[in-house]
Amino acid sequence: MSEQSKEGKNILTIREERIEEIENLRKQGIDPFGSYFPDKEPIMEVINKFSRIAAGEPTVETVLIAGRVMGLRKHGKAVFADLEDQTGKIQIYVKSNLISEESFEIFKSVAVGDLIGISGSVFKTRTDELTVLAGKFTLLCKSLRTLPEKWHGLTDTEIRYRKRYLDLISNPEIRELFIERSKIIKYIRDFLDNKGYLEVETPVLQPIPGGATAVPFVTHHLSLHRDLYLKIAPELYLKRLLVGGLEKVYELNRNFRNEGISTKHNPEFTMLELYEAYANYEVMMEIAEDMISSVLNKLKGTLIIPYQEKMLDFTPPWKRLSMYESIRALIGINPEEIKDEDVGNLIKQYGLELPLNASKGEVINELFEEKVEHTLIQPTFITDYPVEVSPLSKQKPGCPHLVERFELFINGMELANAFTELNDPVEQKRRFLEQAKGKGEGEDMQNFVDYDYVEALEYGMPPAGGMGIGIDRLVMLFTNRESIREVILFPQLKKKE
RNA sequence: GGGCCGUUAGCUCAGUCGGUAGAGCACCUGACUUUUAAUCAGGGUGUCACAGGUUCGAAUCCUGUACGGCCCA
Repeated sequence: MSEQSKEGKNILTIREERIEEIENLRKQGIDPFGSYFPDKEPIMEVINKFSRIAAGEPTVETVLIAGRVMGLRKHGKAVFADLEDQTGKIQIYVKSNLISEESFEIFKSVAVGDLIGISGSVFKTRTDELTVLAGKFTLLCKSLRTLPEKWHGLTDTEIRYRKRYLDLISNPEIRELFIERSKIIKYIRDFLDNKGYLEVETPVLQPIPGGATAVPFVTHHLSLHRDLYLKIAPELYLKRLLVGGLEKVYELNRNFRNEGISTKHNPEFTMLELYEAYANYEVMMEIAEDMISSVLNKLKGTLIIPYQEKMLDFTPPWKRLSMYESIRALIGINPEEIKDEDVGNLIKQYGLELPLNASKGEVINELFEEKVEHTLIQPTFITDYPVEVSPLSKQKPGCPHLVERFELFINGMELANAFTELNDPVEQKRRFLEQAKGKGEGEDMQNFVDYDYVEALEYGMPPAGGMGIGIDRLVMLFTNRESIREVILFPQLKKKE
């Protein structure tokens, strides 16, 4: 084969060469793909245990480690390699006179990317690097493909997302990021569990997609002969549980919205929703502040973190501002003074994307979203929303056009949405019908009115506070990432080819 | 949906004026028993994203498409 190579003919690709090599190993009775390899120690533990040994003589004690070969430095009858597992990386040293000759011959075929197991003693090299001196090695998996380059790593964003496993192998900080994501979710669960909340699961397949204004994914159930919709929000089911007497519930799960994809939107995203009977939106504000700051503190040991060019300060209490105040302060318009006949002019003047017959509340909300939202960098609660844009919230006593609701904004991005839950079934039904009418599509939207939910309310739902928090966005903030795709292991991408 | 930018070897990237494709890493062969981006000698493995067009000749110029990135809606 080498003869042919020299002539530049029948040259094998790396992959073909490796397949041949694997066959050769099999012929020698060696399993190139290993098997059960119990009792391995995490490399980080080995490092911690032996980091202080003196240079020179190897330890009497031996260690057993396994992982992926990330570097190879061959020196004839000896080989240095870097072995990496999930916890860390350590150098190994294989000397031909310390293992059997045939074993060393096999080791010489090990390539970067292969998975191997090593047992041996530990020593420090001349340059003071902690090294495992191989006494025995086991082939656990031959790799057919070459890993991304060791120095520059993998930087092509598209390949990073499509082949996340390569991203995880070659970019340690990405591995760390997803470990942090997992911790964030765990800490949130711990927080709520400690407060006596019950974690529950509600249907992903729903006959009526409710609890949010969003386009649902449609799917079809064959034996039920009907279309079903993927959950856009768990809200209406969780509140049925309040009716049922479960007083503190939460769901931490995936929602699906059939809308545009952007750096802040993935079609499936992770959302926390929690509900507490006999509470209200002010209680939810306390929980948001307490939960988010304590999770951050547990994760990073600080409440002030860098985000892009800025510093974000999560030290409670966070700023609280009513929506009206924020508009007054930033645009100089007093929302109290807007009259119904001003609506058309405001829409034109500010170029709002609303029909000219929009309601006053919708205009105020749109003004806020267009002009104020992006200026809210430090954690800020915006309170008291117009009732027209809040179909599931309870009105403020004495202010029927406003509801007891807040949204939390950080870095100009909506992070949480919470309100005192509307538990008046008659008013709830009226708002559903109002909303269905507003959508214009008439019939279709009528079918999305959840009468079953209204019926549940008719049995009596305790007054309650409820809140939703976008987990992906929280992870973006905590891990200093600008795109939601960076914090989702397998983000949605278009089909290639 | 619109605008701009990108797509060349497994990875990271060069590629001049349009003249027929290159480097480093990886990989293969050989040397080498404390190296660490090991070193030394030799070897280039490619549908230049895809499809058309212009041209004697296209990675390069033009048009369209796909995918990705950024910005806007």
